[in-house]
Formats: sequence, C-alpha cells, structure tokens
Amino acid sequence: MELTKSMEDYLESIYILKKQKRYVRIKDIVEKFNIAAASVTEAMLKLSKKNLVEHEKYGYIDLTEKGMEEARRVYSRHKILYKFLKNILLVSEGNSENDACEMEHIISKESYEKLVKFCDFVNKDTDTSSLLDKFHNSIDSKEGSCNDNGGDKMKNKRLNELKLGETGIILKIEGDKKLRKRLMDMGMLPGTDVKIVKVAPLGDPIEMKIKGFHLTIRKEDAKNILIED
Amino acid sequence: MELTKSMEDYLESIYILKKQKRYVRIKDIVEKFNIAAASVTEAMLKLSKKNLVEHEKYGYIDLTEKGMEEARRVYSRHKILYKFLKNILLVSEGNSENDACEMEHIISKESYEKLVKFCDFVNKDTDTSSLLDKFHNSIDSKEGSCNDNGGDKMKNKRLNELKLGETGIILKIEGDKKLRKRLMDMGMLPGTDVKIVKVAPLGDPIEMKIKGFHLTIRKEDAKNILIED
DNA sequence: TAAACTTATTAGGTGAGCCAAAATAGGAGG
DNA sequence: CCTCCTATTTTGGCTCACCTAATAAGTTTA
Ligand SMILES: [Mn+2]
Ligand SMILES: [Mn+2]
Ligand SMILES: [Mn+2]
Ligand SMILES: [Mn+2]
Repeated sequence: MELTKSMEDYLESIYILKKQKRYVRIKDIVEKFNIAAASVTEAMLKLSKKNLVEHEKYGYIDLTEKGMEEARRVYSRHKILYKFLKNILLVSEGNSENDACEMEHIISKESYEKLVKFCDFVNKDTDTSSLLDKFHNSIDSKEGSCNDNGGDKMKNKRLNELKLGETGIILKIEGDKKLRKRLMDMGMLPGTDVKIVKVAPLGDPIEMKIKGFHLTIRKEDAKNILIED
Repeated sequence: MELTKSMEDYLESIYILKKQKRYVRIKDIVEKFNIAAASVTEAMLKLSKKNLVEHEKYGYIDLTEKGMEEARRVYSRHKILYKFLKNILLVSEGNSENDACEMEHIISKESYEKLVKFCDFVNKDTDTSSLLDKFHNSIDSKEGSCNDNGGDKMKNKRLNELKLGETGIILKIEGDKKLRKRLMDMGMLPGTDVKIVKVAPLGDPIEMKIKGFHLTIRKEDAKNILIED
C-alpha cells in the first residue's frame, strides 16, 4: 500500500488516542504533534480517500479496519524498538521514544522480526540476565568504540588487507615499541589517510601513498596497522 | 547545522566513493542512487553553498573539511547499525545495509553511543559469544513474539492493570484449565478488544465492554488476562 | 577539426507535507 | 434566536527532493 512516514504517524496516533479518549478529534492530533490544524484536516482527508480513516466534517475521527491494521503494524514496531533501546541498551526514556517512533517507519520486516526474537531471548533465557547486568554495569565505566581489535566478528581491516587502489585511515599501530616508533617516524600516525598504489606479486612489499609521498613497507609490518574502513 | 537525510546520504556516498575512485563525479553518484543527473547537480550546488563540498562546473567533487566530518559522523552510524543487524541479529546483508542507511539519519547520539558499547561488549566478553551462539541457534526454531509473559523487564500489562476508560487487546489467558475455559466462554478470546467501563473502589470487580456487551469479572481473575498494550 | 557521443547544467514542473490567514460551522449562554 | 468563542475547513504559499526535456560542455573518433 505504501504509506508515508507521516501517514503512519497519524494512524498510530489515532490508535493510541482512542485508547484513552474514546473520541478522537482534529484538536487531539494537533496537540499531540504540535502542528497546524490545517495540516491535520488535510491529512485526514487524504487518509479518508485511502480508506484508512473515517471522518465527517467537523466530526470525530475513526480508524477503518484497514487503518487499524496499519496502525497496529506501526505500533508493534514502535513498541519493540522502544523496549530494545530502553531496557536493553538503557537509552533514556525520551530518546528511546523518539528513536523508536522514527525507526518504526523504516525498519524492514526481517529486522523487526529478528529484533522481536532477540528481545524474547534476552527475556526468557536466565543466563542472559546476569550477562545483561554485566553489560549494564559496564556501560558507565567503559570507553566503547567498537573500533579497536575486538573479537572475531566485526574486526577492523589491517593495512595488508587493503586492495590496490583502496584508501583507508590509520586507526592504530600495533606491534612492539621499536616497530611502532619506526612506522610512526615514517608518517604513519593515527588519522592519516593512506592509499595503496602498488602491490608486489605475493602481496609483499606494499607501496602506498601517504601525506602526498610514496612509502613502501613489508607485508609483515603492514599487518600491525589497523585501518578504519 | 541540520542536514536533511538526502544531504547526509550525498555526503556519505562521496566519502565512500572517494575511497575507491579518488575522483568522484556527478555520474558516480547518479549511478549509486539511480537518480536523475539533474537532481545530483542541484544537490551538489546546495551542498557547495553550505560549504560541505567543493565542485566546479563539469569538474570533480570533493568534500571540504566540514563535509568530511559530517560524512564520517553519518558513516560511523551506518557501520555500527549494519554490524549490529548483520552480525548480532543475523539480518540478511541487503536488509542490514538498507536499514542501517535509513536509521543512520535518525538515531540519537545517545542510542548510537549505547549501541557502540553494546557491540563492543558482545565482542570482548567471552561468555557472550556462547550465549550469542545460543541465540543464533534459537533464531530459526523459535516462535518469538516478545509479547508473552517473559522476565521482569518488558512484561505485558494484565487486565487488572488497565485504568478506567482504557482499552486493550486480549493477548493470552493464563490460569488453570477450568478458569481459562470459563473466561473464554464469556467471550474473552485472544485478539478481542476490551475497554474498562467501571472499576469498583478497590479495583474489584472490574466491568468491561467486550464485543459490544458489558462483562464484570473479579480482579483475581483479571490478573490472568494478558493485554497487548 | 568536425561530427558523434558522453556528461553535466538549466529550465520548468510535480507531489508531499507543512504553514498563516481568512472563512465557516457548532455549541453555550444570554 | 442572537452573540461569542472555539474548532474546523478553505485558500494560497512555501520548501524539499525529486523528475523530464532542452541545451551546453567536454571527449572521442574518423
Ligand atoms: Mn513514528
Ligand atoms: Mn511511533
Ligand atoms: Mn542513509
Ligand atoms: Mn549509509
């Protein structure tokens, strides 16, 4: 059917308002969104034409069967996103609410379903709660970048993994002090842009352009240079 | 500065294209977004005026310092969202990519930062990997609704918790067989809408409207009825 | 070097989603 | 039933982000 974000929000708000007010009118939506009444009237007209709401002039607003269905689809996404942000990531009330109400319109069916499963799992599995606690404790203390050399999945590229012509930004130099100093003396400082300009047959040595000049290093050394991809 | 979604996408795409192509031109962006060339020209003009890109007529496109900064801000959100969807939720490549590139524009700073920490935690903590595996295994087999009575956090409301005038949808009836049968014979089936129309002093009994008629039940029984809020 | 092709720009439009101001309808009280 | 006041609708306008068609610049190619 292809509803726009704003149409979805109107439907959702009517759905929520009806839970509390029995009768929903233009004014209620105006107040909820802090929007001009003219805009709401216009929107209701459009939704009526699409058979999603019933609204007679100067009267009450109601969702049709179809409108109710759409509203519920949107609201279920809102809820799960809110719960994930608020209860798992511990995002503040306000940001959880806002982010959820934006993301609800764009999240794919698959992501939505997987997120439902994830929350479900976290809720049911007893082992998880302690781990979640651990995470929640760590949240305040930890630095958190997801950009250093963590586990298996989600690891950053290393310089030797860049292909010919590719560019990257140096993130971190590893290895022993001596090597680190040598590399850094050559100009390889975190934040610097590099571009691979030549690679020998077996990937060794590697020639790159950095700060305007060319530099050649051994593959073994390149492995110590983390690249922000 | 307030960049629109489309401006952010243009900046991000220029940033990404420059990693592979050194020179970015209108045509590259046209191909990337499958959009009319006129639209891209127009967008570059607007971005130039905002001092985010440099672009002389018929020439190459470059990010300014400011543009680079914005592009990186957007792209870092893209990456973390992608990683979360793809590697933690196991969402397909395509949906992870699309969802990430939509959400990157709307996620709050706080949610972004918490998500980074979360991914970081999952990556670093060894206990988590096994648990994550467990989740990944469960993903195919489980039903998953996040809407039944799970743990402490994220629990659903029960009928007795609805306030006067509020409405809800029956999700599930709990309690022993006999009670369940009795309630369901009265019309309380999952999916049914209920609305609280009267509540006695101490919340007992509760009168509700359901399928057009009124029904009164004891608070003790109402506790067994889960409501989708 | 002029025609042919590719790429980019200009000009003129469209629809979504908002707004302010003016016009109207409905309801409450005299 | 007339008068106010509030809620709603109508009207006309605006910005954003697209589009098509016409034109112009740049690049090959014969
Ligand atoms: Mn929303
Ligand atoms: Mn919402
Ligand atoms: Mn994007
Ligand atoms: Mn993106």
